[in-house]
Amino acid sequence: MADKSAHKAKTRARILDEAAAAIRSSGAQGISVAELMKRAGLTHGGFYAHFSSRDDLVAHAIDRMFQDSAMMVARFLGDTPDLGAFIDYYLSETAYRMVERGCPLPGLSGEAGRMPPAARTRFAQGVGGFRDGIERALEALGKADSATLASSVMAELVGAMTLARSMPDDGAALAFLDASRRGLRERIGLA
Amino acid sequence: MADKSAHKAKTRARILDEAAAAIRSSGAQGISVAELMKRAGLTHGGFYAHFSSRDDLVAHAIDRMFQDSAMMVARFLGDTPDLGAFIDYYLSETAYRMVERGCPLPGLSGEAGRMPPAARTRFAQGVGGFRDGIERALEALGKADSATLASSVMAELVGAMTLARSMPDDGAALAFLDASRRGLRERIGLA
DNA sequence: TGTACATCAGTGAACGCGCGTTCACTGATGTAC
DNA sequence: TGTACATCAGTGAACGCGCGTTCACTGATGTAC
Repeated sequence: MADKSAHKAKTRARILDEAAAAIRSSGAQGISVAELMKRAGLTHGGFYAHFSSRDDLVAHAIDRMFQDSAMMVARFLGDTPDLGAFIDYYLSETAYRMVERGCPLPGLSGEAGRMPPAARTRFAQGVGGFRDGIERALEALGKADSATLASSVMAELVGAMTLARSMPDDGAALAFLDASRRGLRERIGLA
Repeated sequence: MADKSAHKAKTRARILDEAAAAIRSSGAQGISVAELMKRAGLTHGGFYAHFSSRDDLVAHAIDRMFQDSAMMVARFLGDTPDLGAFIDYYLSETAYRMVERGCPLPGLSGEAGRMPPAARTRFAQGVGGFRDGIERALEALGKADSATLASSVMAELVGAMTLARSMPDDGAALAFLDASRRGLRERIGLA
């Protein structure tokens, strides 16, 4: 019994991981139940043993993405925050190419407003956590009005990666990321 | 003959306008040919007298959006550029609410990378035009390295509106926009 | 000017297809005695 | 320990539906004489 339910939980986690990856690269509208189950090595009929509907899956997958995202934020902005390193990493070529496993904000913010309510709420929580991490790092640097500055910094980070990924030319995209990397470091006083 | 083809051109323009509005608020994947034709007051079968395929329509609709966008940019950043007014307008509550007629970048940048090639190319041209407008305004202000700064400013403008529109709470969204408005004005020296 | 014909924008039924979801079933695994 | 039974994760065929696209047709409009 214990083995069986542990097995089921592992399968569910595998489906969620695949969904999180697929949604990050194709959008929440861009994945189908059948395709997703195939990626997880299963047939589509079994899907409803794990989730009550496609919308239910999307909401949980958003959660999953922000768990990964929160770990990334914590790694750079945890107990001894290093905002400069965070900015460099967030806007790096590595992050630019890591669409399937990277931060969900650049790919999904634009369609968040059209997501089912449950997914949208979880999305907002994820955005809040991200912003808070930056705010704490700015406080540690002794910045005045760190709440306002954190929003502004977050807007540029997400906007830069979103626009970079929209560009058909990698060179232009990387130059664009570098412009924001330098702009951010300079205005925070990390240049 | 002349009357007939003028009528056809007007109908095509009406379809494109409806498509541009629908795509801005629902995404390029979020509209159907039948629904769009209904919005334009026609039946779906007539669609193929105007466009060769759905992808063809999307590419032309993207074009249309950026024509509107370029007019907005020109209004603020044309012969006598006023970057402060442009920033205030771009991040205003009016712009926040004007999803169907506003700038296509916040809603569509995230999915631009998944668009059909023709649409993606036109998207990139639109992004370039937007960036150039900001760069010219920064040059007029006598800013050094205006090309880099223009990219950075654009990233924050688009990122701020994208994230604001993702938020379920209007108050939080407007506060977020205001944070970037102030952040941008300050770092350009327009405070 | 009046009539007969040609054009073609738009109609609406039909197509094949993939979608989300349902359901009867299978067969491996855990439990009871 | 061995056997008979219960459970249930996963299978795969089937459903109704909306999609993009096609096509034979209509009827208003422009052209020719």
